[in-house]
Amino acid sequence: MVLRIYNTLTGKKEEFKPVEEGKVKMYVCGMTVYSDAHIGHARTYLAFDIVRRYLEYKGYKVTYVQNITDVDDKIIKSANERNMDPLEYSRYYTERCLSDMDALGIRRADIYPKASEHIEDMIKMIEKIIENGYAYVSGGDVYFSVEKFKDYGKLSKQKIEEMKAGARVEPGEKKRNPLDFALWKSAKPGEPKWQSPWGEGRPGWHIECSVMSTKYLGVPFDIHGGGQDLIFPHHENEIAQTEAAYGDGFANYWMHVGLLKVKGEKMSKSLGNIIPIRDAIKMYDPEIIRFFFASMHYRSPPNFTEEALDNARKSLEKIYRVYDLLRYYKKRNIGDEDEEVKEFIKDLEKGFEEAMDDDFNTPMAMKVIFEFIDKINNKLKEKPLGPETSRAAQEALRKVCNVLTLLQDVKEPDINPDEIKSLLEKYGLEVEAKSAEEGVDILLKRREDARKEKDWGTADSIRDDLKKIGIEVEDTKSGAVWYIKRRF
RNA sequence: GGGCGGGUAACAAAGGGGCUAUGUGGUGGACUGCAGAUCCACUUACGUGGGUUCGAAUCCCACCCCGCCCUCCA
Repeated sequence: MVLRIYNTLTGKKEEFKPVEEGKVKMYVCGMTVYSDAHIGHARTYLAFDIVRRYLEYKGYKVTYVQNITDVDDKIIKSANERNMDPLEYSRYYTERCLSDMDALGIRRADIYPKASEHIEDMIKMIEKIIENGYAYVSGGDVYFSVEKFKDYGKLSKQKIEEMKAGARVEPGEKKRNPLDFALWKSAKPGEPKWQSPWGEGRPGWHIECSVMSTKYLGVPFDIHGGGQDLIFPHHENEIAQTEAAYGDGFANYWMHVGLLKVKGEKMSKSLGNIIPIRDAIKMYDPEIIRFFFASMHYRSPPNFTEEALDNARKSLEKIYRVYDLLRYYKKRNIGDEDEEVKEFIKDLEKGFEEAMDDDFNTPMAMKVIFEFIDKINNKLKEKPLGPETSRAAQEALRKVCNVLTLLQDVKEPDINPDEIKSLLEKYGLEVEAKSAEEGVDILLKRREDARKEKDWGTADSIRDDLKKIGIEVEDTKSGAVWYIKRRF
């Protein structure tokens, strides 16, 4: 099956053809590290984590590069306010931001190049752009001459003439044209600076991505992504610079993620509604947050609300229940193998791939997953499933959920053996249980006996006691089954 | 003002000329000793007005709203 990706450059879904067969090279604009990572960052990087996982699912060898902007006005300002060295300051936040992403369960990119470590490469590229006639030196600064680049505006679908109206020249800038942007800025006191052919200074923002993407991925590479807010001017400028240096063809597919809203509003400093990842994961389990993002199409702007996250939790519990019940049947050999479930699994995989092949349609993929769960539940309503069938169904469910960053590293949930032991004692069961699991089975057997004798008091008490320690008991046609309820 | 993307049931959210989206909630039913869970059914879907068509939520035109970008942003 063919993967189709919506390309911002053409405004269409296009068949994906990698530059190099079997390999995908992707670059996503990373964070400016001057404060903690927030859930807006999480939304974007989770979306690309899913993109990367699905490409791997399809068998591609993916190289994923995400830059770290550690030379920047905001960093310098924040660092100076705290009397810190800007580079030291950004190193601190780099670590913090990356570990926040780890905590959220977003996989790390393969390479995290830092702007500060690629100044030489940037100088070389700027020289090349000047050589090719697209940039000029002006009093220690270097500017890109937008008018020289005829394709300027092709990504954001804007015309140069119309952009001019709104553009302004800041006082102190030495631009020839208001739309021109800085490739190199001369040093001001108190700023980090590097030696260049144009004097001491530091690079402009856009040049780092042109340099680091092409350095690690070559020209052209496959996917270039970021938040929708980066389309203009950042990505537009990247295209201008890179094509000015290397000619046509930079990145083949441009993907942009819809920006997160909080309670219906744009998340911004001025509104004071920025939610750092650190705070978010105190309120919600990381997997709930991941489910929330995965259940939305990547190009849509999700609305982060309590209700939406609550909803995500309930839906996720539904998935886990089936997953854990299948685990129960897998280990017990009390049911029959079932041919029809094999069909369900095929439908799941087929439906999932069709959904994801259509521009990573994760909500559609969710639908397919819930249909599978429905079918399994219907099956389980009729009869227990055999170990092999259960294993296959569980594995299939895990595999597709993994692509959506769900059910990753699912640990077999633990039960406290001491708690089980004291329950066994409570109900006068002298048997030595080999394991906590066996202990629960013995307790349920005791409950079955009580039910046969219509001793509802004991039966319900056992069920309640088990629930207190997180074990859900479900009565089915063929007896009681149990699973450990995941806590989110 | 220019550009881009939207308006889908109680809420969230896909789809996109004829075919149940799905999830959550609500109502009713099934199952159960009971509860939960689960299953089934229902819960006045497609912003407004025109047009094209045998047929429009889907295509076209106009209009009304909403969001984002045009300054730093993931």
